[in-house]
Amino acid sequence: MPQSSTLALVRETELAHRVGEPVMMRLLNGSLVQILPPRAVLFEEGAEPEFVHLVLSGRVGLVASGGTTQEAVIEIFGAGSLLVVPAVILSLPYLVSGVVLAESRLLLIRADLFRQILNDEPTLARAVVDMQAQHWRLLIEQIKDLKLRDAPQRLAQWLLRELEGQVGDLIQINEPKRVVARRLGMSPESFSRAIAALEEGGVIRVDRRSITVMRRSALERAAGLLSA
Amino acid sequence: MPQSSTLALVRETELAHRVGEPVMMRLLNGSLVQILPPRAVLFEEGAEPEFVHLVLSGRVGLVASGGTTQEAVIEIFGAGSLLVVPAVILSLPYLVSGVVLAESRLLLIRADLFRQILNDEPTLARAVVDMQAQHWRLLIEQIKDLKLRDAPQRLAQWLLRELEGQVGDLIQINEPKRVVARRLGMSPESFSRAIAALEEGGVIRVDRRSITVMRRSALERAAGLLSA
DNA sequence: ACCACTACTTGATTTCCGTCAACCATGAAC
DNA sequence: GTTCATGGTTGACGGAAATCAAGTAGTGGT
Repeated sequence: MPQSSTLALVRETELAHRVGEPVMMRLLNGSLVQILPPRAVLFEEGAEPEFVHLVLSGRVGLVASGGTTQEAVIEIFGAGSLLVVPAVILSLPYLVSGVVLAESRLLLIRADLFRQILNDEPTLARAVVDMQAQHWRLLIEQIKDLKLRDAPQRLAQWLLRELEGQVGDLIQINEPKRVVARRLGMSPESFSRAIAALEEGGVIRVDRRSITVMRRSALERAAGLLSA
Repeated sequence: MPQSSTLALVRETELAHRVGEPVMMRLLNGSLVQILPPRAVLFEEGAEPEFVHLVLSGRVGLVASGGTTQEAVIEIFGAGSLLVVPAVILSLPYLVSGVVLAESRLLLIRADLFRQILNDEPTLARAVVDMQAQHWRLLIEQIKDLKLRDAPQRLAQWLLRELEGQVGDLIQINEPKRVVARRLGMSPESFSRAIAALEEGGVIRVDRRSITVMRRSALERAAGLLSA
């Protein structure tokens, strides 16, 4: 059974809220907690799934290593995210690797335990449906970006999405820029140039790892949202 | 209540097998059946979701229309597929449009009805989890393709996947090639050239809408799977 | 038969972006 | 301080693929 500090984090997750205390206790029972530094590998592409991973704090990247090219960053998930559920419930090899980006606390739920509770606790199934639905939409948006927007547009789009659910106009870049670049499907150099172009146009103002959006409408135009 | 010919199709679906007769009856009750020709639009990007769509026969494409560029084909789904569940359960606008590619028979399940049954029939939630998990993996594979393989590699990869769960070495192209091209994230011209290159190399043999894979290992090499 | 229409192919050109390389900035180790 | 490492930017170049533009099949209509 985890420490109380971990329990507090667990209770804050969307999953815990949705399934309720008793089911969450079943999930915790027999699970393990890990605290891992950046670059730690949680699971590896092609391996048989052993755990469902619940991110309690920090950030984890889903990464795919392509033959010739560099690594691709599929998506970045923060606290509350439930990872690799599909691989676990279908008992199929992971399609991606999980890499810690910022020091993270993780709850590892054994695959067979997860499958079992999924089958006999309807609230878990119901919660998973909703959480997977949100992830599905993330991926659809990303495919749309990749298929019909060029690199500068993808950057603008990303900035706008980062602003959503934000208070001001300030965006903090949490990961190394090269990681964000790969998440957006471009090289670090292209990312750098696209940022520079927006700054040049007075659309954003950059300072270290933080970006201030000066003219949101211009950003929307750059994202290809406004036809003009 | 649908006709018996439709009922037969319904009973063959993965969904029906998973949820069982009683729940399927609840889903059918108040739902409607449509038979639509190619180019019919089932639902439109940006609209509020009204139905979950179960494909009984035919094929439906998820399509996104980008500002300047052409349309992007996100994915193509055939009989048995359950579409736009995420939009319905989250009550958020569709991210893509649904377009009939080959004459299709569809079961349209009212959104509120679906949400209600999802909440009080655990077997539906459980079935949806599995079906969404399969779709999730499709999208992940596609993002990997887009981010770390070039156009010819994506074609080779796609041919290999079409072969999976197939008997021989023959692949039928069901949609117009331009649709397949957009699904693979390339222009029809690039698709045509990539096909020609494979035929040139003796890897495949093309006749109208059918492709015979002559040397599967060469195809795997072209897909970038074998390092050599 | 002819025409019109669409799907596809092939070729020429241009654009984008990834790679290579050099350079700059920051920070840690000593 | 000097050095080294890491991450980021900037410039030059090349290659992949989109676009533009003709041309070729098929297909259906009359």
